[in-house]
Amino acid sequence: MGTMRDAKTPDPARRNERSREAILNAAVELVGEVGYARLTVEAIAARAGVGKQTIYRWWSSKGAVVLDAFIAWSGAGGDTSLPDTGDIEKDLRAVLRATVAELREPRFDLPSRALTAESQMDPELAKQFVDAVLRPHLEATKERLRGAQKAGQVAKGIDLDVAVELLFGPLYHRWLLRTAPLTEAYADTVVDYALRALGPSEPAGARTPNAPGKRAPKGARKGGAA
Amino acid sequence: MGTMRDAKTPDPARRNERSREAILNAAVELVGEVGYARLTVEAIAARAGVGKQTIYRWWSSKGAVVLDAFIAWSGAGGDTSLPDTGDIEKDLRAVLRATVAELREPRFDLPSRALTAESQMDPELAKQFVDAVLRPHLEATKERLRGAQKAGQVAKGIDLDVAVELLFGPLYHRWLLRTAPLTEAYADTVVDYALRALGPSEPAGARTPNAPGKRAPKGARKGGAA
Amino acid sequence: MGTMRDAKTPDPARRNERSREAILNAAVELVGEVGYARLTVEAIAARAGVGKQTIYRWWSSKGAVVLDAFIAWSGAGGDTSLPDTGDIEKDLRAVLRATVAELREPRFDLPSRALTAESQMDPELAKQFVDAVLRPHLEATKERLRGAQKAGQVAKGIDLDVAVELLFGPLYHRWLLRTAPLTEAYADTVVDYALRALGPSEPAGARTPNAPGKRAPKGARKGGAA
Amino acid sequence: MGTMRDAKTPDPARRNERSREAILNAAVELVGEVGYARLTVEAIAARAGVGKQTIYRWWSSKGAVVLDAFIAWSGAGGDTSLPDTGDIEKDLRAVLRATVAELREPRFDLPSRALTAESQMDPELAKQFVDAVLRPHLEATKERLRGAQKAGQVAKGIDLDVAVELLFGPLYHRWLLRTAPLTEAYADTVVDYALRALGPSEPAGARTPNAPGKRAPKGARKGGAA
DNA sequence: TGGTAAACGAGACGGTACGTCGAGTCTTCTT
DNA sequence: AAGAAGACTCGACGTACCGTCTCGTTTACCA
Repeated sequence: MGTMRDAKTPDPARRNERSREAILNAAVELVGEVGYARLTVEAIAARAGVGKQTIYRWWSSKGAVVLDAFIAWSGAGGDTSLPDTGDIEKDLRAVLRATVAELREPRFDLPSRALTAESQMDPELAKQFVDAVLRPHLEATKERLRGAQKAGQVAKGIDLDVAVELLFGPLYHRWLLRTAPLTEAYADTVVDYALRALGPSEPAGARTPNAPGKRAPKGARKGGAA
Repeated sequence: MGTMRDAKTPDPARRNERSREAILNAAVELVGEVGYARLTVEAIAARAGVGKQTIYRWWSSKGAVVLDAFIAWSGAGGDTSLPDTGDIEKDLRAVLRATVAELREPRFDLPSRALTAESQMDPELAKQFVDAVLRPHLEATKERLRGAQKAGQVAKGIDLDVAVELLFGPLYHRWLLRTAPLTEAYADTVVDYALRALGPSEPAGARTPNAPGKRAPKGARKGGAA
Repeated sequence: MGTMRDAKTPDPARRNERSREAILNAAVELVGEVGYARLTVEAIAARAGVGKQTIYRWWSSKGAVVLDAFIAWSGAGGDTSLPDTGDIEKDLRAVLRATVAELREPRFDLPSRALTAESQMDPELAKQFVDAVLRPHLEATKERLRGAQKAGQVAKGIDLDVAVELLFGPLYHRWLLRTAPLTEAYADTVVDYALRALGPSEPAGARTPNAPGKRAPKGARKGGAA
Repeated sequence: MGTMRDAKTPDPARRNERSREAILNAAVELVGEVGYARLTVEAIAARAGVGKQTIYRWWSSKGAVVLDAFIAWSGAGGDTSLPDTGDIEKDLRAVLRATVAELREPRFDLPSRALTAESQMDPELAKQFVDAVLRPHLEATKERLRGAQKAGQVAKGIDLDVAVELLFGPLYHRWLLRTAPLTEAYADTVVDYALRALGPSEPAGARTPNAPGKRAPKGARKGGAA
């Protein structure tokens, strides 16, 4: 009766913060050392100097620990909003370049791949992963695009969810499948192409592909899609 | 010296074709029944009426078996070239719609996800998976785009690798991350947006988004990005 | 330094007594059912309702389990000392007859043979087997012989270790090699012959072999060495 | 009908003698190198440059191969009869000392132990082993004892089978159980004690144990039963 | 401020699957 | 027809981790 909790649910108030941190640190370290597949709960517990039960008490699976560890380590939850310089192309380039930079960083790349992979087999983890890690970035980009739409830099009828996917989809595809290297120039090219699709109609002659101009800087043209 | 093989390598000529087929069939069935994560080599062997060693003799891992099974089952190796009706939009819609249809088919969806996931942890498997399953489709699309480029339907300077990613990247992103449902209308929208990016410049007034016309049929407009 | 144990050694205090007993019982049962050669650790674990690891944690081999099971079952560790009626021949007959009786009992015979055989291949097991099972009996017999020596029933200079072997060696030989059946009469004969070797010198005419008397009762004379 | 052999029985006439020898040699070598327990049919076949089937065609088990190999190697089948110098003690000492020497020779000790052990689990092998290897020696000894009996060196009523066991049993016991080292002095002691049991009665005073004389030489007295 | 209940470290437990080994059988090709 | 070679099915091996379950031992609240 009353506020009696389920007997099995642990009391977060009594949780040992020290253990929590040790577990998360151990998880991050071990993913880096042996990869996700060879990572074991037992090894995390041993490295953290913690009983296995303490892990199972607070997390439901190896994936959940790694997700938390990744979130804690990557400082997720901070401000994900894009800069708004008034120039949508410039701002998108900044965000796609930053994304490429992250994906090239092993500390980021490895757990991200692992979590993406694990998400294919664990819908609950997938939801948490997308909501905690990816959605904020996608939403921030969408928000910036909405601003551009109001400013007339993006056509009115555009579906902004698809617009976001037009930007991140190609990166994601190339990253996961390793079909070609991820470079900043590639990020620029994707922004360039995407904005052609999203932008409003233009005066005749203004949209000649490859015409010199800020939309198609040399770097993007040349090495863009190596 | 000469053609001497490693003493440990089994001789493919003496391979039992019956066992090979039974293993592949068992693998396909079991992935469908219990999913990839709960799939075990032991279960495959049991179902196939085969010794475990026979699996380990010819495949290096569970993933390798599933890949082979998937290739055999999906009839990969067939003709992957796109139709060429002369209308690039129509042809791309056909291929993206077909892709969406496949991804919605559990028999295709499940092993594809599993192999994509497993590829993140096994570079060798990744290579084989991409080369055997994905590359042919991407290359075929690229080839069709090259034709369109010659026909003036796609701008001259476009990087066709990026173009292909502009088409498949969004689908792939949505499929793997399950951020929104994959529909035919979505496929149409992606084709529509992508072609705006890839197409040659047009006379003023001709490129108003959402203007009625084959590029933006009602279906695509409405449900495109649910 | 000090009492620190090897990190890998399990803590006997935390051992599950129930599991230990179940394993030992299963081992005894199974040796009886399928014999030692066809006995498997897996079967013991299954029969005992126990994980294989629990067996490997506490025993080093199949042989070690069977030895423990045999010791537990045969109630080894009890009092092995011989009766001392003052008549050495009577006492030795009792013990050799009892030995023959045991060796004819399948529950005793089978594991004994198995452990003897296994001991030939595993010196550590051999040591434990001899110390735990055989030595007590040999020592007890030796002790009784020492008493007889003091009482003048056994000659002074006799090496009692050899004396013991003179008694048990023939039984053991016949038992292991199955060259002839093991009978009580045989046991009596062996005692008779051995005591002739061990006894003090006697008055002339007193030691005619086959002379009627307690040393050579009819039974022993006739079927003794069939 | 008629003389048609069972289809499965191979024709000894067509047997490849070269292979037979190679197998036997390989078996002897390998028992010496890795011991019987770790000896495998596969290894024998590989070492002999022979197909496994060729082994299974002609022998029923690993033990059977080793038995044949041992017989061939030890030159069994030769003359096993004892010398007859007229002095039974001298002759028995020679044979027991020779036995001790053999048992101390690893080439003899290892396969003998293995075959004895294996015999506990394989009655068919046991029979062959005893008949081919042991029986001849035991019979030869028995024969010599029969001679001694006729010569009055052994009492009339003695059961010669038991007599033989009185001689070899102690050696066998000590050898298999490794309760004490096997030495020549020990062999002498056993002969000494056994002959006291077997010999005819003697004039009073003649049989004082430890009395100086050929029956109890210093060596035997001292180290006999270390 | 001492009692008590929770979380904790440790690690044994019943299990499942691993990847390997060898047994004995079954081709297939060679001598 | 027997043999060399070796792939096959089968069963067990001993190991690694899983997730659960005791064990004492802190630790933090509250009586």
